[in-house]
Amino acid sequence: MNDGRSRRAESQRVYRKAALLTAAQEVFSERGYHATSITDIVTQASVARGTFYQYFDSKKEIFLELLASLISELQSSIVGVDQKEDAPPLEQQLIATVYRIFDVVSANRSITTIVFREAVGLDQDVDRLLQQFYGGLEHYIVTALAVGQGVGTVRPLHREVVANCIVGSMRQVAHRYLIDAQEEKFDAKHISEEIVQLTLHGVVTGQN
Amino acid sequence: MNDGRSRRAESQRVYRKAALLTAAQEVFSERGYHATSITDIVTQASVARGTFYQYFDSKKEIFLELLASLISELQSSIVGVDQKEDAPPLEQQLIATVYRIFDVVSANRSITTIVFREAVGLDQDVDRLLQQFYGGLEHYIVTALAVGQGVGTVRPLHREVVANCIVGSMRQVAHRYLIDAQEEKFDAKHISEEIVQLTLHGVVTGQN
Amino acid sequence: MNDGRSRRAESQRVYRKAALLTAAQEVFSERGYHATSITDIVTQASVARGTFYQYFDSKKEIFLELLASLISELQSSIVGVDQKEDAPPLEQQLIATVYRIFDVVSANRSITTIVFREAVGLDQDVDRLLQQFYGGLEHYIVTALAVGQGVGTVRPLHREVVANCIVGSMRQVAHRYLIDAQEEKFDAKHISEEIVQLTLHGVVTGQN
Amino acid sequence: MNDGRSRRAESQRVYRKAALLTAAQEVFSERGYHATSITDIVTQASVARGTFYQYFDSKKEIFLELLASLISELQSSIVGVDQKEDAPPLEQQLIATVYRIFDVVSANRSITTIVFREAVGLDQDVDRLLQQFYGGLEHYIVTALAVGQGVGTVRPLHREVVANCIVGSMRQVAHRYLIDAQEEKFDAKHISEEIVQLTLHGVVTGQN
DNA sequence: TATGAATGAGCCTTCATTCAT
DNA sequence: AATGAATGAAGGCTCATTCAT
Repeated sequence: MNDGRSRRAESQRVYRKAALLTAAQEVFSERGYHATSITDIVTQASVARGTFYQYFDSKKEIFLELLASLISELQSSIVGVDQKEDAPPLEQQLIATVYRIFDVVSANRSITTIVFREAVGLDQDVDRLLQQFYGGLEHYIVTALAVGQGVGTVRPLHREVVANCIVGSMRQVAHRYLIDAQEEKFDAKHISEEIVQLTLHGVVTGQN
Repeated sequence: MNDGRSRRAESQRVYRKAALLTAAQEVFSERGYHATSITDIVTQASVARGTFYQYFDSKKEIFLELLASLISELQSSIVGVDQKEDAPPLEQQLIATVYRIFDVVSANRSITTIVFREAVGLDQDVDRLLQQFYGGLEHYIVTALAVGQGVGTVRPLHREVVANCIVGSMRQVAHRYLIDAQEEKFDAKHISEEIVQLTLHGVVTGQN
Repeated sequence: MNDGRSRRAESQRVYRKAALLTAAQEVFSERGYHATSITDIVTQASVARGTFYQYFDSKKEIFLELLASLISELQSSIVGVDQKEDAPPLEQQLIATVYRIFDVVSANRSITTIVFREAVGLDQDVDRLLQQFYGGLEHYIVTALAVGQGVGTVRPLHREVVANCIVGSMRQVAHRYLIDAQEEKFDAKHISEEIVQLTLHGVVTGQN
Repeated sequence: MNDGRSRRAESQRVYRKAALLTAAQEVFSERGYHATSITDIVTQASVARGTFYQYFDSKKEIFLELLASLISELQSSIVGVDQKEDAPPLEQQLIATVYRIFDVVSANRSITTIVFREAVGLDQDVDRLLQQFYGGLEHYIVTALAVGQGVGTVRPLHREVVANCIVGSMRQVAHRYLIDAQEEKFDAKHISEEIVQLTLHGVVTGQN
C-alpha cells in the first residue's frame, strides 16, 4: 500500500506535525507555557482546532515532545571522558563539553527559554525528563571527578555536591547570559573557560 | 475606637490572614502555583470563598506576600563582607553566609519549593522581586571578589560570571538537597563548606 | 419610658435613617440603581454595613422609600379641577398643575433622574407605585377633559388616549429638559405653557 | 473553500445566532435585562454556556444587536415629509408615519418591552443608539413643523418642545397600549389618528 | 484526514445578607 | 444599637477537548 497516495499522505502528516511543533515552540517561548492556549498554537500553525488532536493528545504532550528533542540534542553534547593516552587533557575536554552544551542551548533559545522559566514542576512527566537529563550531566561530572581522583589530579571532595555545583553554575550562567540577556555580547567560549577554570582552580590566587 | 471590641476584631483579622497565608503556602507547595485555585486555598484554610478577598486581591497577591516575606528573610542572611582587621577570614564569612541562606531555605521549605519550581517567569512583579534578591546576592559576591582581588588573594577572573556560578551552585544544591530530597540526610554545614571550598580552591589537587 | 434616654435614642434613629436615605439618593443618582451597592450607600453615609439592615430590609426597600416620598410630593401637586364659578379658567389651572409638577421634579433632580432612567421594570413593587402615580395623573386629566366636554369646551375625543398623550408629553419634556439637559436654560413656566397650549389648541394656525 | 461543508456550517452558524437572539429577546422581555443571566439565555436557547461566547462577547453585546435591529426597523418607518404638489396632506403623512412606527413596535413587542423598560441609562452604547433614534424622530417632527410654519399652516411655537411632546405622546401611548396592555383591544390606526388630531387641533372644541 | 462548532467543567470575583461581638 | 468580618450563592467568562460533517 505504499503507493503514491499514501506516501503523499504520510509526508503530509510529517509536515503537519512539524508545523505544529514549530508553531508551539514559537508561541510557548513568546507567551510562556501556561499563558499559551491550544488556540494560540493552531492559529500560529494555521490549522484547525481539531487537527491538533490528531497529532498530539494535549498541550502537555506537544511540550513534552519539544522538550525531549531538546534534551536529546543536549545528551549528544555530553560524551564520556576520553581516558586514552593521546586524548586531550581533561580540562580541554570539560571546556569543550560545556561549550557544546551552551551552543545547543543558544541554538534553541526559544525552547530553552520556556524550559528554564516554567518547565520545572510543570508536570511529573516533564520533571522526569529533566531529572534524567540533569542526572546524566551530574553523572558525567561525577565520573570525570572520580577518574581525576583515580589518577590523583583531583583532590578529595564530595563528588556529588561538587557535580551539582557545576551543573548549577551552568544553568545559572546559561539562564543569565543566554535567556535573559538583552545584550548579545555573550561569548560562549570565554564563559565556558571561566566556568571550568573556576571549577578546577577556584578563585584563590596562585593555584595553578 | 480602640476599645476591646475592635482590638479583638483586629487580632482576629491578623489571625485569619496568617491562616490564609499558611494555607496558601501549603497548597502552593503541594500542587504548584498554577494548579492551585482560590478554592484550594480557602478549602485548606477552612474559610469561605469570599473571605479570601477580604484579605487579598488575587492569587498573585497572596503569592507575592509569601515571596516577599521569604526574600526579606533571605536578605537579612546576606551581610556585607567584614574587612576589619579582627574579622574572621573571608572563607569563614562566606561559609557562614551560605549556611545562613541554606538555613532559611530549609526552614521555609514549602514556600521555597514553589519559588524554585515556578516563580521565574510567573509574573512581572514576582520576577522583579526575584531579580532583586538574586541581584543582591550576585552583588554581594562580586564585592567580596573585588575585595579579594584588591588584597591580592583572588586571581584575575570575570567577577560577574563567577558570581553567577556561585549563585547557581547554591540554587542547584539547595534545590537538590533541600527541595527534591526525600532523604533528610542533608548536612547544610558540610555542604556550605564544600561549596566554598570548591569556589576558593577548585577541584584540582594540592592547591592550598 | 419616654425618658431622655429613649428620646435621644429615638432621635438618633431618625437621624440615622435620614442619613441613609440621603446617602442612597446621592449614590443612586450618581451611579444608577443597579450599579450602586450597599457598600456604596453605607460608605457614603459613614455607617457600618450591618447598620443598614437595621433600617431597611434591602436595597430595593430603601429605593422604594425614596420613590414613595417623591411620589407623595408629586401627588400633592395634582389638585382636582376647581369647577366653581370664580375659579381661574381651566387653561390656567392646567398650566399651574403642570408647572407645579415640573417644579417638584426639578427640585428632586437626583432622585427623579434615577426614577426616569431605571425605575420602570425594576421591580413589581416599584412598578405598582409608579403606575399608581401615572394612573392618578391620567385620571386627573381624564376628569378635566370630561368636565370640559360637559360644558362643551372640549371636543369629542378618546379621553384616555389623550390623557396618556399629555402624560407622555410631560414625561418626555421633563426627561429632556430637566434630567438630560446639560444647559440650565430651561424655563419651566414657558414649557408648561407650551405643553398646555399644544394640548388645548394644537399646532395648526388660527385655532383660538 | 466554499464547498458544501462550509456552506452548511455557515448556515448552521446563522441559525444558531438567530436562535440565541430569539432566546435572548424572550428572556429579556420576560425578566428584564438586569435580571437575565447568560445562563437564562443559553437555557432558553438550549445550547451550552460556551456556545454563547462564540457568537457574542457579552450580555450587553447581544442586547445591543437586538436593539440595533429594532431601531433600524423603526428608522425605516420614518420617511421625510413629502412636499410635492400631489402628495397626500401633511396630516395624512403624519398619521401614516405614526401608524408605521406603532406597527413595528407592535410586531416586536418582546424587544420593545425591554427597550421601554430598562434601556435608558443602561449603558453608554445603548444610550447612544436610543438618542440617535429619538433624535431622528424629533428632527423629523421639527422639520415637519418648520415646513408647516413656512406655508403658514402651523402657528408660532417652540418647535423642539412640541416635537418632544409628540415623541413623548407616542412613547407613552405605545407603552400603555402595546406593552403593558393585557387586553388586545388596541387599534393602532385609531390611536394614530387620535394622536395626530390632538397634535394638530388640540382638545378645544370647534377648532377645525 | 481536516474542520471548527459545540461542549461544560471550572475558574475568578462580586455582593447582598447574616451574625457574633 | 452598631459593627464589620464571614458567608456562599451566583454571575461572567475561558478553554481544553469532543464529535458530527
